[in-house]
Amino acid sequence: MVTLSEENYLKTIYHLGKQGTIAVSTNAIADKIETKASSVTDMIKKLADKNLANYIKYQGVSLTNKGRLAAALVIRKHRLWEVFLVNNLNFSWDEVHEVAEELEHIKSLKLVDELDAFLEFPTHDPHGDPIPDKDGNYSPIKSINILEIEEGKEGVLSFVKDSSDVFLKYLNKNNLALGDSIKVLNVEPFDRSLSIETKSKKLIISREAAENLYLSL
Amino acid sequence: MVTLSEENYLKTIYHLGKQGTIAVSTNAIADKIETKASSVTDMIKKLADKNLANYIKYQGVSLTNKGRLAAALVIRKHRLWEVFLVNNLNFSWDEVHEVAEELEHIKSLKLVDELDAFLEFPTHDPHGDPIPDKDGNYSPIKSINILEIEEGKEGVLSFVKDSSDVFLKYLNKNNLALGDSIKVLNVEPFDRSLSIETKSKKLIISREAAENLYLSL
DNA sequence: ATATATTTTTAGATGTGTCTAAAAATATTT
DNA sequence: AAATATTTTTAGACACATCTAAAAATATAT
Repeated sequence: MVTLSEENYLKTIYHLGKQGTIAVSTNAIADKIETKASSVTDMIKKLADKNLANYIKYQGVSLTNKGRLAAALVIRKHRLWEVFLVNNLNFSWDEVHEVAEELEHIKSLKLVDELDAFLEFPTHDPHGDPIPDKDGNYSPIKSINILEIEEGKEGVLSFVKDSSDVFLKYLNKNNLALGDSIKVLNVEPFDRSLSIETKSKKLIISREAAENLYLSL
Repeated sequence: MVTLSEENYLKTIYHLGKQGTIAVSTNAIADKIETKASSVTDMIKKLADKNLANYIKYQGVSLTNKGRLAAALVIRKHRLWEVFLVNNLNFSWDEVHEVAEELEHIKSLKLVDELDAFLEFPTHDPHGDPIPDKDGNYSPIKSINILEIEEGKEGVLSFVKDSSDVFLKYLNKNNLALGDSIKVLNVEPFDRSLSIETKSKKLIISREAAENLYLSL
């Protein structure tokens, strides 16, 4: 059994380990979790005992396959709950983190998978971060809001924040679909409306619409 | 701050205290929580220190107003989550308890109230137990499935398990609505179909329909 | 009402996760 | 390469929630 605290360490090591293949340092974990280095050492030993982490004294930690899968599951749950909170419970994207930090520790596997289905298998959370599947795999691409993309650059539409009927119909009407390549031509400073170009045509979209469109570069 | 363990004790004392006004005994709590009497004594003292319970040595415990409200909130969360699991995530009524035991401890008040709204303010959980409101109040009546009611008795329709469109339309078509007085005339042993009588007329409903109808007596 | 049984509390111990302070190992500077 | 600084680990302590075993209080039986 993996405890709540262990799950938080796994998640943190997973995130810190993403950039670079080097083992994660004790202090880096302590900073992220806001605890003391000595506490980290204690916990790392427990994770190693449970075959969730590889640990060599004074050399830092990395996750085993088992640890990586456990971490990915926590992240999967966190991001799925974030989608639920924003899409169904009127939370704004900046309110969800704290609540998701609690919800991510609920154990039931059936719950995760049914939630995934209920949300219609989202690929990204409301911050544009990708959601791991059951096996811990996901497209390593963080999608970013189209308003934050430089003029002249293009990306692939990979996620829409608002999945309401009206918005999906709007996309349809304008011939925009997930997977489409979109080039950002110009942002109008006055109202932040956006002119964009797809394979088939150019069009102008409002700031409201743009806020819901996420591209991966 | 109320800890997870404290919340479980509050909930248990609340439930045990419902029947009768006498204080709840240490052993009764120990049995329910499946722990030892000595552990209960320890915890009761903590609850009393936090003004959540009234405690006199060797005389048992009762909840303060503060404790009662805290307990009702936990029960409110538990039952709302049960409704969500059954109505939206394809859980059956006998699978939900364990998961709800975890979900009931998630702290965010916004979460509870938004969930309540999302579920359209249900009054009863999938087992027919009433759901407390924000202030801890609820109709003290447990509603029971119409199939479990004795022939000849009547009750008031207070809860429908299936709130899908088709079922609600079915109710409409048959002139059945929440609040209606319904008398159970007869259960057909062959297919467990039910003949019932309302103010306006008699009708026969199938077992499938009956399974979704809960009356309070 | 005294003896016996039951319930409840106290005292002291254990495991988890954290902490401080000091020691050990590693990294950096000169 | 020796001295200094930084990082990491160890040792010992603490809070929380639990436990066992024994003592104290209450309840029941004769």
